[in-house]
Amino acid sequence: MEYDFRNLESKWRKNWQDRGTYHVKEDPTKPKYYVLDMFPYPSGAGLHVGHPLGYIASDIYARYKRLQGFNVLHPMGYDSFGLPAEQYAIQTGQHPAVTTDENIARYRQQLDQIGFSYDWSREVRTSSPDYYKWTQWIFKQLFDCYYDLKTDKAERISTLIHAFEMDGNSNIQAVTDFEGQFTSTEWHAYSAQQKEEIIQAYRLAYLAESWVNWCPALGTVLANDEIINGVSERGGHPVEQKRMRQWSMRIKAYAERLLEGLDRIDWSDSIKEQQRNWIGKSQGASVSFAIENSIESIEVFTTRPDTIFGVSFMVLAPEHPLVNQLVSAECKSAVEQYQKEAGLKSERDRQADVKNITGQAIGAYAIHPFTGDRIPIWIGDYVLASYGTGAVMAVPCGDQRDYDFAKYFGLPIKNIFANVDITEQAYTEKDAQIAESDFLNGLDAKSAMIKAIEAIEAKGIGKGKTNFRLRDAVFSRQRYWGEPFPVCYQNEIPELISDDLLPIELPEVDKYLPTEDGEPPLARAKKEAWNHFQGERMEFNTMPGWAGSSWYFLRYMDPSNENEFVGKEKVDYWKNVDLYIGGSEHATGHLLYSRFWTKFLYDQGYIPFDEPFEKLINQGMILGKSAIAYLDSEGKMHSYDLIAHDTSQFREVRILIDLIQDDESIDIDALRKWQPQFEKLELKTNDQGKILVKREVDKMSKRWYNVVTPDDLCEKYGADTLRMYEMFLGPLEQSKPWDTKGITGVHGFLKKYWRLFHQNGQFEVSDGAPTKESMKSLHKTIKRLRDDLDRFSFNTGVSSFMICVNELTEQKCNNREVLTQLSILMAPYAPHITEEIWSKLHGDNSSIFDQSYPVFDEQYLKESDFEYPVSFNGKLRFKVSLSVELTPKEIEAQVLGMPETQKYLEGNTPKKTIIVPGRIINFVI
RNA sequence: GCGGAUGUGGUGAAAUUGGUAGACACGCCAGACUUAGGAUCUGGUGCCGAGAGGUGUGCGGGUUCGAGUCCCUCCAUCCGCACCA
Repeated sequence: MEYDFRNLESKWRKNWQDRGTYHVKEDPTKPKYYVLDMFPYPSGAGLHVGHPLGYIASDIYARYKRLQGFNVLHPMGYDSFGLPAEQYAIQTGQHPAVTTDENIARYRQQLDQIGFSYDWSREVRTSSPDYYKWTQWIFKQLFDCYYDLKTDKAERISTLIHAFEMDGNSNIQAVTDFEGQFTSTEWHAYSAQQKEEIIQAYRLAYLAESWVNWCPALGTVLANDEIINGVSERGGHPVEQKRMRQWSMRIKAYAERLLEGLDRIDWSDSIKEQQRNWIGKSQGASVSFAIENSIESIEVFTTRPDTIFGVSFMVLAPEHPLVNQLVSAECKSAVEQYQKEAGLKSERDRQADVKNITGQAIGAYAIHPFTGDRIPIWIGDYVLASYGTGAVMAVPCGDQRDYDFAKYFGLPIKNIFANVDITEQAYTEKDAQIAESDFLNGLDAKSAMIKAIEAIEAKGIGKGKTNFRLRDAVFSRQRYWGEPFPVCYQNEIPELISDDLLPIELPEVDKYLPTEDGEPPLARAKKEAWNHFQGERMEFNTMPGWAGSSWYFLRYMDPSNENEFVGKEKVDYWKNVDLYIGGSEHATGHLLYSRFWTKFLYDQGYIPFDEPFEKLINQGMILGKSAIAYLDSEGKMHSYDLIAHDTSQFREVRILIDLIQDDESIDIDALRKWQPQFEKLELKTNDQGKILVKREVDKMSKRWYNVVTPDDLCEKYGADTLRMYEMFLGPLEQSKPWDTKGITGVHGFLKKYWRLFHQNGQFEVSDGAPTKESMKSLHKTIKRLRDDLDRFSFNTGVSSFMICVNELTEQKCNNREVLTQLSILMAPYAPHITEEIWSKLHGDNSSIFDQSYPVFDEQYLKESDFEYPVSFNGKLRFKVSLSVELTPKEIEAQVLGMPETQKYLEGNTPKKTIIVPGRIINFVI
């Protein structure tokens, strides 16, 4: 009986489905464990071998936890709103929902063949109205809340309005963009529009005119995390700054808590650091500088208030609102010229142009608050309008950029550090004594900072302040395939649509393009195409991709609840995700937004935890190995080894990697059939008559022809082999190129494992007592595997199995007891083959997944006997894989008694004995 | 520039608190069986050396009886952020 993985795997997959093996229910008698994968966007290209990597790891862990007696929630779904389906719709007219359904069907089929233990009855799709109903509902809650700094959490807008009605805004401490003051009387006198305008400045989901990243090619705005190096993440199109009225999320309100929460969760340092950088907290002070001959003042933010006596000029961003007011007549044209040039530069050019120092004096002067000195005011594009106050107090001796600026324009550089040389560059360390600074003289940076802030506050010109780099996230997109907002407009005031009318479904449109007037595609929908049309008009924007993915992990707990986004008893039972696996590319997007929403829902009492993902593992990317062939100007293909030293005269073409043999040469016949352009291809072959190619590691992608799909591998080797091989490749978190060659090793291992149970083609196991040797192999494996899984080292786990099976094969062990235990150990890794073997061992009525995970017995791990002297070199060193129960004294006595030892000691008495229990013993003579 | 990570055979990689470096697997070499094999099995395989032996975890130092592991300097590669005041 051969290892017939094809029949066996499909048989068990069907069995699991029929029996509902992976359905889970809340069960208060068992501890819960929640294992989650980042759900995929179902793209048209289907899965390649990289996608399931994390899914396999999480599946193994979920099964392991289940065997350990946990009630494991392990669901899967689809992040099914997104650009590609919409782009396809624009080209073909096919409704994105149709494309999406087709893609999901394909994904499901591909996922199913790998044998995951997902509870598919809990599937969610962000594009399904049953689901986005609750995305809309959460949006409504955000719209209806503000962040109160006294209670340090989100509170209802009604509370705020009540306070306004009683006392105006004088007693309010909240996160807001509103800067004025009003009394209760004034509040009552405001028009509805004016009131709403003020409230918008407090709402957590708000509408505001702001600078946004506009991507003309995609026809939509983008959030900061959707832009990489100044171009759009999707498609790589240029992005420009544009002032638009858009929905935003006041994520800034949660900056401090998002930072603090990182200390409580088990994520990699690199992701935590990325989030910390993104939030970008810096502490310092804001200081107002009075302006000569003007009632205006300039507020700056500085992290170095201790260097305030080193200020020798100020720099404003070219867009700073005061520039045009303050500019002197003689500087006006130069300033305008400079502003124009700065405005022309895209964000990207400005970043690329870091080395060029540019700037322009505006002919106005500020007054130093302590010395009364006149400080020239400049504009320069190294100061960003969007950070801090858009203005800096320049301290050239303590900041390199200020220093370079001062040198370039010949501005004064005042040294306020004792015994520090600043003739070449600024001194940016904080360990020098402050000098030339009046009341700060002689202090170190830290105490100077405190004293400076005290002085600034005493003078009433500023205060200690914390600044964040994190900016509010733009929440609207001018696209069709996203969640519609549950918002309509009446007199241009946004109004929420009531809960009982949700979901607001996506209306049908004739085209998926913006209208001729530049309105988003939803503006094309006729009034009757909306399932609920309210007010004068509906909101035409849709929500961004991250809306649905910010809370999906909650919906799995209660996926078909029609009355709540998640039932209270369900979320109280399952709580947050214990293990979350997914790529690190979401570090500052999804992973930050879901933390934000979770904290908000926690504040409002809907869920009992404020961090969504307890432990996070970022699986590495699986890369493809492209095959590159070289064509000369006549279109003749040359073998790579003939031209390797100079490829400049050749054109590179990427060849489908399925046509590559032995990792390096092209199957010529197959190549001719592959594409018409190669049908009559002329060749310059090497000595062996081959055409070699260059291999290069790229992202796995259809356009590089380097995709390896799980389908072919499952067909050829089976799902269990694929699962174990993907784990065997190396540490989960590392990126690595895919190489199919090694898969035969894992496949051979499974065959070997199968053979343990079969003699002469018949299933045959022995029932006697196992040998001590076999028990030792088994228990060593149990121990190793527990350790491997507890530290998420899936690759060493596979090796442990290989070692065990090699040993048992050598021992000719086919003992039922040993093999039963081994099978349970292997079940999470290779569920199909182990289930088949289980049914042979114990009948069809019991499932291997209902067993409990083996526990190792210390007695089998003990070794005995001293082995041999290792070296002699002034000291004598022994390996003594020794009994655990011996005391160090006993070990010493035994070793000293050995004739070998005496020979080396030559009658000396050791001066010192060093014993490493269970390992090595050294004598120093 | 700042921050994070990683450097171990021909390759992917092990080495759990410092304790026989290279487990396990691929590849390669030799052999067995076979009409054949991209099947199976056996043995070998870090490097130098015929051998004994020497040497070896990016470089150079240090701590230690003992360092891939800990500390310092440097180098290389990858990732993230980047004029953030």
